Amino acid sequence: MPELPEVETVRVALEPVISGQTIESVRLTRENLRWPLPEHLDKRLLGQCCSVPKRRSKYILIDLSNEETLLIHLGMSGAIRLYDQKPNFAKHDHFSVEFTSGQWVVFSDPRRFGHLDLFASDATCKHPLLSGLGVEPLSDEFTDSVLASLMKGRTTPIKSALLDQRLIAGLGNIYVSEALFRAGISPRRKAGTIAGQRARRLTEAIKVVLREAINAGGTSLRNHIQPGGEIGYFVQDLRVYGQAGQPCVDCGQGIKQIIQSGRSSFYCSSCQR
DNA sequence: AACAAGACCTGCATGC
DNA sequence: TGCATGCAGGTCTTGT
Repeated sequence: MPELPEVETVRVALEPVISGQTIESVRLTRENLRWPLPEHLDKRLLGQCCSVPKRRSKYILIDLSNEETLLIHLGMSGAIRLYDQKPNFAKHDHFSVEFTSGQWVVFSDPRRFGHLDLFASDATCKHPLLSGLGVEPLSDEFTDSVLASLMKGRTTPIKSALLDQRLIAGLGNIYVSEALFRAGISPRRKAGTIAGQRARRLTEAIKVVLREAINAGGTSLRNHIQPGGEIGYFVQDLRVYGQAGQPCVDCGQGIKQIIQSGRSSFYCSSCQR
């Protein structure tokens, strides 16, 4: 499911529910998701007070009162749902937390590509899943000159480079296609040719697409719903993703679908060069 | 070093 | 209706 806007939507929804709240009970129905879960995860969370949830790339980070940090990654199919009382649990509700307020936070993930981890808070920046991540695309550090220098010399297609989390952290398959369309850049273009005006257009397009998607509550295709049950309305604003064969909104020519690095890319070969 | 492919999983749409 | 196939929002690991 989730790229940066969907994860940010989840973080925002969690904030009022868990910030300053104490964990009353934990329901854990598996010992592993993508990888084995931390030992005694459930017991270690009991009685902990949660701080304001943070986001790094597609990871949600929650600092706890015992100086440990809970990391949540939603993988492809993960979702978080909120309830005002104990819910009826479904098949893939692997991890649920009850707060002393009576509210429940439920993590479900049919494909189990997601992950949970718990580690000392002061080791967060050294965590193997976090330490190699690239620049946050919505931060002030992400500028056109930074983008150009990240791409310089790379022969891989720009589509593949934008998906590389070591370069820019948080983009996924939907928003890469959407940003490249808005920037008028072909997903097949060599990454190393992104500089100057193209870098300016692409940097701006990435920021605009991500911000618009966050404001719309993300994109709902299959699994993603906002934690309160609402869908993400950015699905209505997709201009190329999933639109193969449909007319381009700018020129009317059919949107093309190609496979790059094993993943679908959608683009208009007339508007994107 | 850089890049592509394979692997991990389940669910769903499609076609026979 | 049942079954096989292919595809899906991610990313670590392996192979070229």
